[in-house]
Amino acid sequence: MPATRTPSDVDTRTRIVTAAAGLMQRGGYQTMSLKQIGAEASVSGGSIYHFFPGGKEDIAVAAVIHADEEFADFLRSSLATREDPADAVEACAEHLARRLEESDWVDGCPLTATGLESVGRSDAIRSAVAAAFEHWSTVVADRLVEGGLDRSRAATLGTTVVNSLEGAEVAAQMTCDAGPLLTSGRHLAELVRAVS
Amino acid sequence: MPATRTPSDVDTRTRIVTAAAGLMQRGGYQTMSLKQIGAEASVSGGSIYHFFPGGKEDIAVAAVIHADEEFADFLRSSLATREDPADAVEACAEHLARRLEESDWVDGCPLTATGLESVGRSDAIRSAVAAAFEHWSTVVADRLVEGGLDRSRAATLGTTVVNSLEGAEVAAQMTCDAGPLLTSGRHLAELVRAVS
DNA sequence: GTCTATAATCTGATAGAC
DNA sequence: GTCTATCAGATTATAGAC
Repeated sequence: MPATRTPSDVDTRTRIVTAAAGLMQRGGYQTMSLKQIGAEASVSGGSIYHFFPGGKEDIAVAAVIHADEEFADFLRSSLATREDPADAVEACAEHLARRLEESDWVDGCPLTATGLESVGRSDAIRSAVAAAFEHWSTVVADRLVEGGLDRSRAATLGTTVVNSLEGAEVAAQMTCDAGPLLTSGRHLAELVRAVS
Repeated sequence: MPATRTPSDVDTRTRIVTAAAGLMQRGGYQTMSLKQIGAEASVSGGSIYHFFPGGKEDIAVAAVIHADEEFADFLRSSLATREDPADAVEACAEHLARRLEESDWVDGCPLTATGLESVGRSDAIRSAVAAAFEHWSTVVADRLVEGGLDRSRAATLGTTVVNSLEGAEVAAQMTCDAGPLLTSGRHLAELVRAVS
């Protein structure tokens, strides 16, 4: 996703949400300012409050929901590139690594920083992030069941796959190196292949 | 680690650093203000700049280095509670889960949020966080070698263990549930037990 | 719906007395 | 070394014209 502004032919509310999601991806909630959102969405300051009377927190919740659905789509399509479920998980890690490197290591998970910043400050944001993580876990779990795995094994593996890729992506961003993600992908594939 | 202020019988610089590390743990870099640091460390505003002429960024780098060493100690002692390397990794996840729950899900990794916020903004902070992650990975890898694993296998497993626990801890904080950490611990133990 | 103007507050940082 | 006082700028949010 290049750093272009949101096109102006989509409705104002959507432009605000996508701009906020992008800014949260590059630095989290506190780093993002309403001024920046207005600039990237081509919406002047006060207008933002017409769509989001709850202010910045409201925008963040909407942006989290937006990012949730967007990444779920990415997950589904990425997991569909290979037939074998273990290969699919490994391919997913590779796609994540490629996407991250192409953005110069800045476009990681749009939710991690925001979620951590919201702990003890905004239950609305925190629980929206929690819902997204759980959603992604079920997307992976469903794909594993489809690939022949036992449902309960698939459920726990789903959360581990999502959380491990999450952590590995952070490490990749810190070191500007795809290594952690690729290594994680291989290890997760190992786990999916294991019988128990 | 309870939310008490730093005792005043340690030197001023150390009080500033530990206060900053604690604040970064609960909300990251941008959420932390110099005013808060001064209050928690019982140091009035201007004095902070006597020890950290580089300002907030300088303090953050020192706090990252402090948290690096502190968590490395935790890792070493936690990994020493079991003889079998796989059991040691699983115990480590359990200790992490207990510590997190005891803090009401707020005292997670002191570096994740700060690291993500620093991407594209402060190379000094970002590379300090990267060094900490790599340090922790070698601590785990050394313990795995000590437990009989092949050195190259131990090296890659070390990064996966650290990054997976990292991601699982974030998920645990979001859901206020130890589940993700415990599940991750079991899966990582499985990986350590696997031959290849 | 969208805009400009502005209020009220907080921010990081500096200067200078002691 | 530590303090108080203060600067200049940014922040979220609101009011009201169009």
